[in-house]
Amino acid sequence: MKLAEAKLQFIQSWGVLGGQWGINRTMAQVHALLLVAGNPLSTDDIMAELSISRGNANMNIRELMDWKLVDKSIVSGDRKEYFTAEKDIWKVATCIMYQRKKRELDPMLKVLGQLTDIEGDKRSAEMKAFAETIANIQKFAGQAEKTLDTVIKAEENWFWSSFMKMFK
Amino acid sequence: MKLAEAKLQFIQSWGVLGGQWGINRTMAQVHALLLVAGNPLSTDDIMAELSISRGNANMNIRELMDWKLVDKSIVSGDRKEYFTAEKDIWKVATCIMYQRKKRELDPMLKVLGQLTDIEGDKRSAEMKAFAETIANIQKFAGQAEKTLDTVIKAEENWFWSSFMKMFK
DNA sequence: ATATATTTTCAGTAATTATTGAAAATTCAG
DNA sequence: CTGAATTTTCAATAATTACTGAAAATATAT
Repeated sequence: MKLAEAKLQFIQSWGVLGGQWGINRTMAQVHALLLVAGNPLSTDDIMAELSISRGNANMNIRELMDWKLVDKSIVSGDRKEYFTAEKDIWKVATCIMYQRKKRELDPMLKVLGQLTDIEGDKRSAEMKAFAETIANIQKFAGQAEKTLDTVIKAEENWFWSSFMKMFK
Repeated sequence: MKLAEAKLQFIQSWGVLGGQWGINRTMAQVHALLLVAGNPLSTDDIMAELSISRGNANMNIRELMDWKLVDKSIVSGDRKEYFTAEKDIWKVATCIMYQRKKRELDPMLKVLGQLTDIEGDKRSAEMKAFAETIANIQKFAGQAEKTLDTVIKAEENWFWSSFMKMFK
């Protein structure tokens, strides 16, 4: 297989996967393109490779930068902006998990926190089902959060750091 | 706060969260509704609570059953079908992770497996960037899969089982 | 068997989300 | 400063995804 063909297939699959996980397909494709690029790419490169408009390219690059998955990269002697992606997939994964937690899970948990004090007979089946489900989710989320923090901080911690090296 | 109001807010938030993670918002709402219901609900109950059509309700209930998140439940003396949701959030989470892996990650990894043999100079920057990224993702996915299997099988294993009880 | 209740399907439509492209804003070299 | 290069914005439009409602299929009681 030719490299160009392989890249295309990778970009395509990464795009599909992104779509399934609630990420704009094009954003995932831009990310994929930068992941497999040997050198920084400009907006024009990205437009050309993915056949997308300037506006679309720009928006998705900005968003990838918000997610800390893509960085600007200066190419001397050129006024254009160039971009690179973080290529350590472990870092990519922890970054995405951390951000999705912050952006999406935390707001949900905040709402749950407001649903704990309900009027009425605490012993009715309806009441119990509700209270138990909410408490359950909160407990689960708390543990998941601890685990995520441990994983994210693993590299700053001598014990986990060495343990994680086996894992990575 | 009244129970009905709290339920509504929960259903709403769960729906938003689902949407952000690539799950049909209505499907997430049906799931939420069943999660906090004190008793099994019929299609008509779900239609009424969420103000959705019969077709929509039916489709989403079927899909939730495909995901093993919802089960039929027989109410004696009634011809209608009734539905309940798995309420142990730990089980819900492992179920979703397992199924998303199977449905979405595995196909991606299958594609990656086909992209390892590329024509051309193995030492070019482009080539190296590509090969390394692919290998990286595969390695990461392999470890993630092992971890997921461990977690899923935890309850069938005496050691993990007792360990997990602290966690749940 | 027939009537009736219930579930499923799916073509048409509505709602949402993504994309374009060109104008406006910004940046930067001379 | 000036003007060309570049980036950003956003209204219009396209593409995708979700929903409805009624007809068809299925199941159940008598």
